[in-house]
Amino acid sequence: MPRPPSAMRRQILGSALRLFAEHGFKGTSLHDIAVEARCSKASLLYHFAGKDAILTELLTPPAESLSAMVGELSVLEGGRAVEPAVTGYVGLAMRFHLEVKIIFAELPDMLGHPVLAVIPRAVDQLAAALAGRSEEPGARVRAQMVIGGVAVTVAADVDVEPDTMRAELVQGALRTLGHQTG
Amino acid sequence: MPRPPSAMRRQILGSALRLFAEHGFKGTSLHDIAVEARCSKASLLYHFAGKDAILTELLTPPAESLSAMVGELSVLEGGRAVEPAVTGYVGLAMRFHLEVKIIFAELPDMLGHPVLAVIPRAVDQLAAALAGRSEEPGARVRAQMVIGGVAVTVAADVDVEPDTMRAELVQGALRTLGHQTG
DNA sequence: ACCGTAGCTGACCGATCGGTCAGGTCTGAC
DNA sequence: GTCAGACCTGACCGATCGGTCAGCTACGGT
Repeated sequence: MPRPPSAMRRQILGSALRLFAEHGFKGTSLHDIAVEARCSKASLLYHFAGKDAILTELLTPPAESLSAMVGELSVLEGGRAVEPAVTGYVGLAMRFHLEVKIIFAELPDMLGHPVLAVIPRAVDQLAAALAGRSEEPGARVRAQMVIGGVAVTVAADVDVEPDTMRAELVQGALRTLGHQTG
Repeated sequence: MPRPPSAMRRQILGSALRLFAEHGFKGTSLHDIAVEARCSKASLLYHFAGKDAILTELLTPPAESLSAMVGELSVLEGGRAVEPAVTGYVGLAMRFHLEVKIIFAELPDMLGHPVLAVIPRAVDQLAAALAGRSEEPGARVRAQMVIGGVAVTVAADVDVEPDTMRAELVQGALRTLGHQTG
């Protein structure tokens, strides 16, 4: 649906991503974005149907990547899905760390947006994979701990080398789950 | 500083806590709180100096509890602080789970409030205790994972018995940290 | 009976929000 | 030269925000 990208359009998206991640969606006004992107507020609304449309376009790539990943996970049987789920989720979270920050800060009531509505369902499926498809309460709690722990750690500005961060996140998550590395 | 409590005052605080946790601070208007508390918007501002004052009064108890806890932790030497830090943090997070939700969703830029400004510093000290006072990057990442994982799990509405939840959070956190239970 | 005051309210205010609109500017095709 | 359309803007709009204010009611002390 998006038009062929222009320079201004890309600049608006970049400014909005930074501001949404720093101050939240509701905490960022169209005026703020316009100032950061060095254009007028009216120009924003020439390129995008509205504030929601900007958010939707920003969160569509991570949402689709997440959905695709849980799709691949779904063909794996119980325990075999745990390690790919961990490495896949850590990778996505690091790649889209600013988007993760937006999602975890503002998701509570911004369902209703069609694109964002799929995120909670995908996260549920991810949690199921992390729990090794177990319904046991402890497994579900541990899976939730991994999802939250990775997201918060990636969103925080911890001053650590990306490679170190990724390795520690994966190992920490596997230990949290009590998963024996084969 | 607060006046002697009245029934209306307590009802306003309860309504605000629920609404802030569900829709966020910026996502909740004084009108919303007034409707939920069955009073007028002007009555809110008779009991409280402003919207910020309501938030401050809600978050003061958890902030003070957290500061007190990290104070007690500070007298313990390195490794001995880890287990008390975990059990203490899990206990606080479960007791103030709605406040935790508010803090993690809206803290980014609401520093400036004097009461809230102490929270990030206390969290940093908590992270240091969880990391066993180690400066090693991996230890810091793991500590951050525990802080985020516990907070997000407690804030999510996972349908699990509180006792199970607490035990799993403590065990999961200790496993994440790679801490050998003695 | 009188009064002070705590509790509460409807009406109103300026600021800011997201969004609209008519019109200006620039550029490439013909 | 001129026309079409993409790009951009200042001015403006209604709605909603947090907050103010004058005044009403109810009640305990004297």
